[in-house]
Parts: sequence; structure tokens; C-alpha cells
Amino acid sequence: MSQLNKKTTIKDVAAKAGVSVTTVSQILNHKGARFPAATHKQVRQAVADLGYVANFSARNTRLTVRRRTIGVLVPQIQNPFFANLFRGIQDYLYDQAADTFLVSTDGDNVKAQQYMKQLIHRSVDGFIIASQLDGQDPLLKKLRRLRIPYVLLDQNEGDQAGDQIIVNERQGGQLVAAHLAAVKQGPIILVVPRQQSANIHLRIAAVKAELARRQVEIAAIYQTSALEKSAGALTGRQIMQDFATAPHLTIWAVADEVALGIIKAVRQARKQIPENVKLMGYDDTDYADYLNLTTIHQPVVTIGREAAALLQARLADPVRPRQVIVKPVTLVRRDSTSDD
Amino acid sequence: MSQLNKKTTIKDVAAKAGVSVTTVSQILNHKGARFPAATHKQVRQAVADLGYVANFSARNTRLTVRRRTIGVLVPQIQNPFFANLFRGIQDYLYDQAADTFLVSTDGDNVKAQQYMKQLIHRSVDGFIIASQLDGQDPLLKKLRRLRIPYVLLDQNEGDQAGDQIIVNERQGGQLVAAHLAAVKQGPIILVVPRQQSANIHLRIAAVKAELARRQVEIAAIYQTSALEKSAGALTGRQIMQDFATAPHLTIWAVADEVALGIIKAVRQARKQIPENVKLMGYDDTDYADYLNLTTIHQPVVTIGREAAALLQARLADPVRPRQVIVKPVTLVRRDSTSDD
DNA sequence: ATGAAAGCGCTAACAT
DNA sequence: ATGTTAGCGCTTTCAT
Repeated sequence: MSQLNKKTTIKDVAAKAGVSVTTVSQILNHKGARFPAATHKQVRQAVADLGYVANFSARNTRLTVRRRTIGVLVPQIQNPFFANLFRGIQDYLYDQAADTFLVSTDGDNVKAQQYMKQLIHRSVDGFIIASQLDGQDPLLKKLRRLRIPYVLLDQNEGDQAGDQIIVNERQGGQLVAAHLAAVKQGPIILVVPRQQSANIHLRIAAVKAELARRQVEIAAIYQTSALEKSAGALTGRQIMQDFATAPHLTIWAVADEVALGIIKAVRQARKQIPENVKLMGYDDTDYADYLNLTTIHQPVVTIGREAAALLQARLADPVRPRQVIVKPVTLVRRDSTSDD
Repeated sequence: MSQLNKKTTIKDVAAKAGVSVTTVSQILNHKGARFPAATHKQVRQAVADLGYVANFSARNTRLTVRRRTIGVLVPQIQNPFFANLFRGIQDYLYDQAADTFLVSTDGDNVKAQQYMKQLIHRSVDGFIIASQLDGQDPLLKKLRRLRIPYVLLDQNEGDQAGDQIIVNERQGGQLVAAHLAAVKQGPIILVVPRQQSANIHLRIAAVKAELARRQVEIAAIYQTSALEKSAGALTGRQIMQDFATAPHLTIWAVADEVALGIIKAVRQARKQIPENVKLMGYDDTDYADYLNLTTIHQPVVTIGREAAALLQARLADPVRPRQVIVKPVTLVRRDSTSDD
């Protein structure tokens, strides 16, 4: 059988085909027009027989136009929001001759740092970062120092260097507030994360401001430990306990995943949505439609595609003016806030 | 400012530090014990000043132990089942000095083929394949020809070459049937995919066999076009229409995502789960718990980790005997099949 | 303690 | 139509 380790090289192919390595290289790179069909055939045959694949690294040392490599950093790939973001990115890059290393940081910052370091060592051409990072984050500082371009998603401040795609959080917050005011039933409760990234902070501030403008009172604001279902369920249980005697409640959760946890808590408290509790989320995750959850739609697949496009443009022209794209959001009404 | 294109090389660093490239290389690769601290400092300083990162490809041409690269193929990263699988894989590989290219094939076989081709050209060391592929699939044939190792997930036959992790579908099917028999209320309906991969086929066959053994009748079997929420909803609507007059139904869906679509259809038909419809899924996706869906638990994160371990072992020893690991499943009872 | 030189597998310029 | 040679950026051997 075949040797255990030694990969077959272009030399082996050349020897087997009875030609020089140049001939093999040229033909395999579609620059062998001058060689007769017979030579092509011999070479192809030898390649097939030996199962030869050119060494990627060796090729790259000489090649001028290389296939690009992109690093993608998301906080949680299990969250369908980020899964769809990734789809959008892959969608675009697929046609653009680039491959993506995906890193799901899962709240582990040390891991994220180390992974990033690895990807940098891999000569990754650029990054798309959806994990919340402060502009002063050592990771971003490092990227800037190394002049590795990156596109930041959903972080409205703190970084003045990278291209960005942000969502109109002010508009989103206003839509939330207006809808809460319209469907309001019993006390209004907001569920927000303890740690607030810039964009989430803006979102919440906009909700508060618009409710205040409409003179609608907020009964309570609960802090949840993470933007995850389990954290939402915990907070939801607390709410149902604290407001056990209230026949009606109106709750807004900062993200659909959190709302999903609250749905569970409401059910466990043997209350009904929307009869007893009107619930609203944010993101319009794949699941919102199936859970009948009123929410704010973010065009996440599009955002992924545009982020990839932004990065690609930046790679092509490192000195083009910095771009910040703002995407609008829309309200999606579903039964979780309906009247009956 | 810095030049537009030219990356800084080890030569630039050497020049700036006033030493030879050898010295730089040695120090940067932690083989510079013999150099005095002063030299180290100069080199590090030059590296920092220039923002130097060693060219990955150039390094790799000489390096003996390289960081590994793994390709991961999943049908749909938005499905939390596969997102968690990926987490398991990344979890394990992270410590094992390997990085993963993720490809979500999204039912596009042409795209999958082309992506694979790219990854092969990238000298990917091995693949973990969760996309359903026939053993005769050209993709697998190619991998075998090129002697690139791969681990197949969840495909019980058709391939005798790669290591595999499979789930005990027979056991799963029996658990489903036993539970259906126990909670049965009205006609029993199965929802299965039109295209059945080997493992899904086994699962369904086991359900049928066990129901037959228990002399429990299946009222109808519906075929759904894909293992997706939207397909499930479509089929669910059809069921609710066909059985509009039945006060009670018992439905098993081949996957949680499909069950989720059915939940929506049931709700739209203004029926209640579990009062009117007892519903059961398969997979125990993150969402099943939040939707109160009775289902069969597959230890997916573990499967991901073990798949990665299997591949790593194979890379370390290409001639070790072929491994096939069978994982057990468990029934998870929730309210969607409860009594009241 | 340091560097010159060889060589990794490949592509490309330059003969022939 | 084909091969010889240089060189990519790096690591490693071997002198000094």
C-alpha cells in the first residue's frame, strides 16, 4: 500500500509521467496550452494514480493571487441569529474565493483571544467580528497594530478604526416602545442584560426614552445574566413570582432567546400568552415565527452578506474611506401581543 | 504610512534589529536560548514596531509539526442540532491545535462539492461530515482516493472506509414507539422525510416494527419535504386539515425542527397540545425543553467531541483499525405528551 | 553568540 | 514543446 506519511509531491508526479515538474505545474495550473493533448493525458493520469494534491502552503509562497481566508467571530453559534449571520457571510464569500474560519466564543474570552491568535498566525486576511468587543479590547488593538482589517457588527461606538455595520437601535427601541404602549396590559416590565454592549444600551435607552415621551410608566426592570434561553427562564421565573398576583403583565425582552426563556417561565406559572402576559422580543430569530412571538426584525442574513462585502472591499483597497452602514429594522406583530 | 501591499517579512525584522534572519527565526520560535536577553529585546522590539507576523504558508513549507486543519460539513448550521455538534467539535479541537473550516451545505449539493474541492486544495488534513452522503458519493470517493481521512456521522451504511459515529436508531425507534403506545390518544400519525438517509430510515423502521409488535395501528404516514421548520408547518397544516374532525391525535415527527412546524400548525388550527394533540419529536434540540416537547435525546455535543477525537486518532495513526462508535439515546418526557 | 547557506514544494522567468 | 534555474519566506543545519 501507500507509505504512511510522505505526501506525494509534484516531483513524484513528474517522474511518473516522465516529464519535468514545470510541465506538471503548468498543466495543472491551466497554463499548458502549448503542450499536446498526449502530455496532458499522461500528467492527469499520473496525478490520478498517485492521488496528488498540490501542497497549499508551498503554492502560496509563490502565488500572487491567493484564495482569501476570513476569520469570523460570533458569541454563540447555537443562537440562530448568529447561525444566520454566518450563512450570509458564507453566502457572499463563497463566490468571492474565500474560506471562513468560524469561532464561537461562548462567553470565554480567554479562549477567544487564543483562537484569534491562532488565526492571526494562520495569516488570516481579515476578520468579521460579531462578538461584543470594546474598541479598546486588546484583540482589536492587536488587529490594528498588525494592520489586519476587520468589520465590526452591531457595536455603535468605541471603535473608530474598522468598517462597521450597525442596526438602527434607536428606531428599534422606538418601535418597541410604541408597540408596548399600544398593547399595554397591566404593569410594563423590561428584561435587559446585566452586561450591556453599546448597541444594546442604545436599544434600551431608546425604549425608555420613547416610553417616557408617551408618559407610559415602567413598573420594573429586571437584569438577566446573559442573552440566553436559560438566563431568560431564570429571570422569567423571578418575574412570575414577584408579580404572582397581577392578572396581567406586559414584558419586553431584549432578545428573542431571552423571550423564549420567559415563555417557559410563564407556562410553568400556568399563565397564558397573550391572555395574561403580553410578550415581545427582539431579533426575529427563525424561531420567533414558530413561537408566535412579536419582535423586531433585524435583516441578519443581509447583514452577514454586507459585512463580507465590506471586508472584501477593504482588502481590495486598504485606504478607502471607513464605511459605517446602518440597517433599518421593522416591527413584526404576532400573537404574543395580540388582543384576544 | 505603511506601504499598501508589501507585507513585512522576516528580513525586514532582521534588518531593523540589526541581526540575521536566523537569529530572528530562532528567537521567535523559542529556540533562542543561546542569545542574550539584549538580542531578544531588540528582535521583539523590531517585531512590535513593524507589526510582523510570520507568513503562515512559508513557515509550513519547512515545519514538521503543523497545526492541523479540519473541514466540517453540516447540512444546516441554523439547525441547533448541528450548531451544537460544531461546538463539540471545536471544543475538542481547540485543545488539540487544530482549526476548523465550517461549511453549511444548505441542501445545495453543487455548492458542497465545490467547497469541498476548495478545502482539499487547502491541504485540509481531514473531514468531519454530518451532511448525509451516500457511500458512493463522488465526494467520499475522492477523499478515499486522496487518502484524506474523514469521520462520518449518523450514516449507518454505504460506507465501509471512514470511521463513524452512529446513534442507536433502533433503540431510539423503540423508545418512540413505546412512548407513543403509552400516551396514545386518537389516531397515530407519523411524519417522515421524503428523502430518507440510512439512519433516518432505520429510525422509522424501528418505530414501525415496535408499534406492530405492540399491535398499535398507524393511522397515517405523512411525508415532509425537508427536516426544517417550514416543511413541518406545511405538513402539519395538511394533517390538521385531513383530521379536522378528530378530537384527538397523536403525532410523531422525525425531528424536533419538523415538530416545531407542527406546533405552529396545531396552534393555527386552534387546537391544544397536549389536550387535543400529543406530539413527540426527535433530537432534543436546545429548543425542545423550552417548547415542552417530548423527544429522544441524542448526546450531540459529545458526538461532536468524539468525532473530533476519532479524526485526530486517525490522523495520528492512519492504519489503525476502523472505528465505529454507537451512542445510546434516551427518552425525554415533557408536557407535549403529558396526560392533562 | 551569530550567520551563511541549504532546502521545503512549488511557480514563473528564461532558455533551448 | 520542454526543461533549467531562480526564488517565494521561512526553518534548520552547520560553520565560525
